[in-house]
Amino acid sequence: MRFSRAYIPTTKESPKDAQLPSHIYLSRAGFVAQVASGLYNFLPLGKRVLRKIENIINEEMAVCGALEVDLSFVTPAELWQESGRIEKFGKELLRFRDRKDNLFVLGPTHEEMMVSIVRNRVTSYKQLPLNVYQVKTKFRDEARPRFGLMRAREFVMKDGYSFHSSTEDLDREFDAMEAAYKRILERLGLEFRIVEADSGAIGGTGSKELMVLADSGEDTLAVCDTCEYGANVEAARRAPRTVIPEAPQADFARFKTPNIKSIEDLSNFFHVDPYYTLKAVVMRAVYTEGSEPVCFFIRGCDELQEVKARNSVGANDLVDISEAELMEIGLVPGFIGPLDQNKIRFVMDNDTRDATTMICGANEADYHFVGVDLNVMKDVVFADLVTVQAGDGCPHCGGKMEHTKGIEVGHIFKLGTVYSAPLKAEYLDENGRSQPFIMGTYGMGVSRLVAAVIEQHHDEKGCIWTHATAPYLVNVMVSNIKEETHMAYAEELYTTLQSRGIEVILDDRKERFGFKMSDAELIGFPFTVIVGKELENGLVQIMVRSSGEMITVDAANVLDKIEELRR
RNA sequence: CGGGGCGUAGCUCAGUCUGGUUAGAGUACUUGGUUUGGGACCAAGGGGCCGGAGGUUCGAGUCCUCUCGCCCCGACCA
Repeated sequence: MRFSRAYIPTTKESPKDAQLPSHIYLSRAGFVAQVASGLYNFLPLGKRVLRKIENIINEEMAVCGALEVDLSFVTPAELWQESGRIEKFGKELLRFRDRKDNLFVLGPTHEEMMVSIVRNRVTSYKQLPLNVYQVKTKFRDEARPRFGLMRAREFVMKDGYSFHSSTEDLDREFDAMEAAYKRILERLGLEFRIVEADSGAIGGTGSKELMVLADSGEDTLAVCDTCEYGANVEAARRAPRTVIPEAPQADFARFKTPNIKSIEDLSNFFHVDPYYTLKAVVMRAVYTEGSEPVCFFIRGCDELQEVKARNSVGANDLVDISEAELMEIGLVPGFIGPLDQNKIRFVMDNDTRDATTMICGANEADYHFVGVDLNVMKDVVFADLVTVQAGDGCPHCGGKMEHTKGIEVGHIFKLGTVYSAPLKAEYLDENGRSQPFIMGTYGMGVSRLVAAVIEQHHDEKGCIWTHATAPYLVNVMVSNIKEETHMAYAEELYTTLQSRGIEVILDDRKERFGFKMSDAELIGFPFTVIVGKELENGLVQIMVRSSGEMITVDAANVLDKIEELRR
């Protein structure tokens, strides 16, 4: 491609709406342009990157024997009513009616459609397993789209679905998909972690997220500094404590603690490590029908993890509760404890099991109990409720956990029969009995990956594309196109590179050196060959975008050098 | 959906508080000239329903009401 004939509208200034590096540079460098909130046009460069990622996905899916399909973007609402997700998705499902007044939705994901193309067609265990996928536009009418391509309403996603006749076979496929996804991200040149995730309301037995590591990531991850273990902080586990603070000496007693409400005050008041205090967090648990206040007890040194807390009571949501509501129930904020009270449903964190010499609220203003042995309580519900913190022990290897930020670019799930059962997607097993498909689902955010590459690879000058994602690997830049020998050399190099199958753009624009260099850096081609005044000495330079290095090479050896650098 | 902010040239913004000829700058664009290794310089141009509707006023980019759009924080995000 000749730059003079390309459409690459770069700008010196960033759009005022852009905040994230990926949004700023992808806009400034002319890869994408915003249309409306959460809607983007992909310009020629952006489209090239998108297709490159798509191609790599297709290649790796082919290796796994997954079959590509293309399902209708507009889907009949009946399918969604059948699965019950039309209510669940709520306003995120964009609905509309056709001329005959039939209700349709724009597909936000395609479980229903995919099940519908398989059911009644795949009818025997002999036809299983089956793995079908598509790379397709999705639409979710997000309440608040943001961060450019990272959370757009319309986006491109690879969504795959596998169908099995046994959980063992699902496990095999799940592992194969995990390996394939890993290869895809490696080929894209991204630094990532595969982490355990919360399965959420959708259930299922296994769920892993693929996280591209970047400071701007929306998800917080707890990862081990030694082994491979990592998890979304919503689902992260930790090893039992090995370092236990010295226990306070106290017999059981009711102790006056005037206006001592916070864990910090309590810890200071008694000169006791917060480990030996009991923190009470009361929230209103909202269920499909009705709601109730629930109290979660955790050690004072820990933090409540809301997703875990929500799962522990099977609630759809947890919302804050006011002090007034607490008083109504008969609880005194700041002095809530688990002993001698049946005013509220409560759940205790696993780490409080068998806890002794604890300090907890006495359910009376200005009083706490000290020297509490929690074993005195009967029929207590325990669950994992706490947030894994930096420095906690890894549950697998004893390494230290640390926090990092990640961009979720993939999510793989063992669905089981969550969809196949209600949608009556069944096959006949060896015994001639009807069974629902055992399913897995594998998603990957293709347009989000475009942004993720830049979030992880940019500097103050612009984009730094990895070799596999670059719109063109090499930019041949002619410093001054009026120099005929320079142009002639560049033209020849351009042709040669093309014939070698290297994607190349020739910057033949009638612009000055500095202008073109800035563009090259902003757009982020991995290599820019600078054809300029050094050519008189038989030399050209190669600017390596990732390092900023300027390599002077013999004009006759550019090809070899490029081949060497790209490896 | 709650809270906050912003809509003026393709883009980034001034002007709005305190109403008053023909609405500005930078950049981008067109033409000519000079330049040519880090976003050049000179000159001449084109480009605006001041987001939209209604109102107040002799007069509205500016004040009032309504509305639409976009961004940020939060809620939300199978």
